[in-house]
Amino acid sequence: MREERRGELLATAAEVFAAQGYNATTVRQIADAAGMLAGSLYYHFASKEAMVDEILTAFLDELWAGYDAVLAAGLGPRETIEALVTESFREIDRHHAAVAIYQKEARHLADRHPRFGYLADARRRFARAWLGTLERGVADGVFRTDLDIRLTYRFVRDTVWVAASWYRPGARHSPEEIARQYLSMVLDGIALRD
Amino acid sequence: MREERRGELLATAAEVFAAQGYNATTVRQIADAAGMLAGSLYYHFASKEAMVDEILTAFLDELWAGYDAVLAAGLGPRETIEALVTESFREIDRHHAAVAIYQKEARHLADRHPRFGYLADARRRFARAWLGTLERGVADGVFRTDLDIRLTYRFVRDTVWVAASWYRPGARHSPEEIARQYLSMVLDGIALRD
Amino acid sequence: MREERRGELLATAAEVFAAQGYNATTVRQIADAAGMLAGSLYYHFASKEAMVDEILTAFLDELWAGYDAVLAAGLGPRETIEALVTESFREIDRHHAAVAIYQKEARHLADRHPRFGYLADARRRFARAWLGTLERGVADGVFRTDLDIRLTYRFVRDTVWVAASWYRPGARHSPEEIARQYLSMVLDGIALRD
Amino acid sequence: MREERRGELLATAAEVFAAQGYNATTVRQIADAAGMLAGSLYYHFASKEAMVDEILTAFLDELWAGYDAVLAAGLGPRETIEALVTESFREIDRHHAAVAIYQKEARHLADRHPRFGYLADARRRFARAWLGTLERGVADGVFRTDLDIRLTYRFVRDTVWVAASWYRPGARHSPEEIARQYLSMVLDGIALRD
DNA sequence: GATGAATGAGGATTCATTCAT
DNA sequence: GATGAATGAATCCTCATTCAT
Repeated sequence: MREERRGELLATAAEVFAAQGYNATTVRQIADAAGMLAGSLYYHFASKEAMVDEILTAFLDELWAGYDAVLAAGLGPRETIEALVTESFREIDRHHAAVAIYQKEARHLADRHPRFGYLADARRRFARAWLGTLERGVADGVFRTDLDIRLTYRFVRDTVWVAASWYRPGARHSPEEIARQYLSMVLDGIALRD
Repeated sequence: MREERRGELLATAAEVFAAQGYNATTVRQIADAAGMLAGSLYYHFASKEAMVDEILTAFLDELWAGYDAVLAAGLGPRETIEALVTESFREIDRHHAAVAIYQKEARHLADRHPRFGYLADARRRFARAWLGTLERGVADGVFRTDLDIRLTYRFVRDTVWVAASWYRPGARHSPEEIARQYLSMVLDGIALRD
Repeated sequence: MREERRGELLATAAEVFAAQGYNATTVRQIADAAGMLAGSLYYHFASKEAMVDEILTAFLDELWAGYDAVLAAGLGPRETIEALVTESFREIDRHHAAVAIYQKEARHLADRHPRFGYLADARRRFARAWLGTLERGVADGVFRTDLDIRLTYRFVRDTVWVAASWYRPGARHSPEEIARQYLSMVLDGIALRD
Repeated sequence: MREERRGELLATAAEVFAAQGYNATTVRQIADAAGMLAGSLYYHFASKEAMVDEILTAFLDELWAGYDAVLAAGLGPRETIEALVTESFREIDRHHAAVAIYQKEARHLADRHPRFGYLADARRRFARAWLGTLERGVADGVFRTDLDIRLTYRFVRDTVWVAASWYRPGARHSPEEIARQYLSMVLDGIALRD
């Protein structure tokens, strides 16, 4: 069916984009990886840009579905952070190529074409979700009060998402296990308590 | 003097590379930013590749000078980590463009041309410095023993370097202050102790 | 019936060719206008070229049938010109798309492929019909003698055919009425004064 | 000098566009005719579109300079028509390629890109200049009253401009001589008989 | 008769690089 | 040291055409 083929092609394209970077990837490389000629891709997609667009949109849609479920669950701040981190690692597991692309190219794409305006929106929505939870946690006395909250936000956010650059699905640890260890480090630190 | 001009041009180039990505930056954009024509750059540099090369080499040379001094100082594991992190934020402050380029392009460049083999070396040398210290700390009972050490390494490493993507010199916090807060989070976590 | 479908498709194609130009028209645009997919057209026609070919051939065949009848009628030069002009406007009315295509593309197509040699033939045959009649009129003292006859020929010819570029069937004036007015302008100019 | 080279290249491009049509002309053909490689043209011009744009703009600017001088001269309707026609043939003589391009491509270009909006403007301005003069002539009793004035307008306009499709500079007749004969044909047709 | 998917030959455009002046 | 002009390879994309189903 049409949709299946598109999906396969997008998965292939995402892999190549993630490995080489969007700009450095040629349409021909994608086509080679898909076993067709470069021109043939244009039967399925309007442009190279349309391909990343679809890849990123699909990923963000799924991500927000997960995040929204967490945020709507009425958990405490610490539990919310735990759930968001776990959900994030699950997304990295399922969409690792899309996540890597998002990490490397989002800024560049966003200020290159209005079509990618939703990437800037996503950035803002992220900030609201994480920052809001952190602030709530500080107010509730669950998180430390002596830290710059924006620094903390960036620390937590980047720490999680950067993992997409080295994580490969099927690796030693499951996403849940990685999430558990990351959370342990972020929440309690790596220094041994006395 | 000849050397000064080169230095200015490299600083300009680094800024543009960092802002737009190496591939997406055209030689003409660099020339524009430097107030000359594209062809004129070739009086100073052999190629676009030679420019990134010099930028990254200069940065890494300085970085290793700092790291080596720390590693040779005979500090304990925790103090070594603290010193490496502080040194890293100082480099981000002084060479933020070069650091950003290194973060975004190192893998890609290393794959692409043997000339950039030293980037892969640097990666390995990093791993040795950080991982070694962490292992020493675990052995000494300074760091937790219940964590996957490679995960911890990546966590600490990424946590620091990713900052280059948003850090701008002259910002609210000094590099030392940022280092202090990061270390506090990494070592002790963000959760409030009871 | 097979022939009817072909005819409809050709009419559609002619409309699109006339509106956008032969080169600028894609097979897909024709197919869209006909409510089918691009590939499906190839069941009916061998190629895009074959389509224009058939469109132009059909038009020219009909045109020559009309012209030949006029030329065989043994009219005087003035009456022959009147009849040719009237016949021409009738063709513009019935085949306005084909006429527009002929006007815009004939030279280009004739240069490009021997298959369109008949377009150059048509040009020569036109010249013979009109020029011959004009020369006869000059000799008979019906038309002015002080004009360059080739210039006159082009004037009359262009004057008529260029109308295809703006004429739309079903407009205010019937083709006969337009012919009458055009003839009035043209003839009272080139006709010898008393 | 820079401007001279551009001018030469534009003249070359205009010739090729006129001969083959804008769409059917490849950038390589222009480059071949100019004795350079296709890519080299882009040092001088931003795009193929920019080339036609400049060609048409230069032509129209000159044309309107001539027309405006005529229209401002305060001549009677008949003399105005004579002057406009003569001016037009002079433009055809000097810019025959640009005129041919304008004739064949104006409509197509105008509704393809807003950049060519000035072509539609030109069309309207033409209509005002010619139609206005004709109406004045009808009112003054200089031109016939029994003709559809819009038909007359198209007749005069097309009759003149279509000449660009066959006129080659340096031909048997000077532009002034052609204008004289055309006017003789046209005027003695539409002028009121005594 | 028609569809969906692909082919493959261009075509416009970009850009690092060269080099005479 | 810098400029202007050009090169040529690579890139994205278009489109007529084919063909199995």
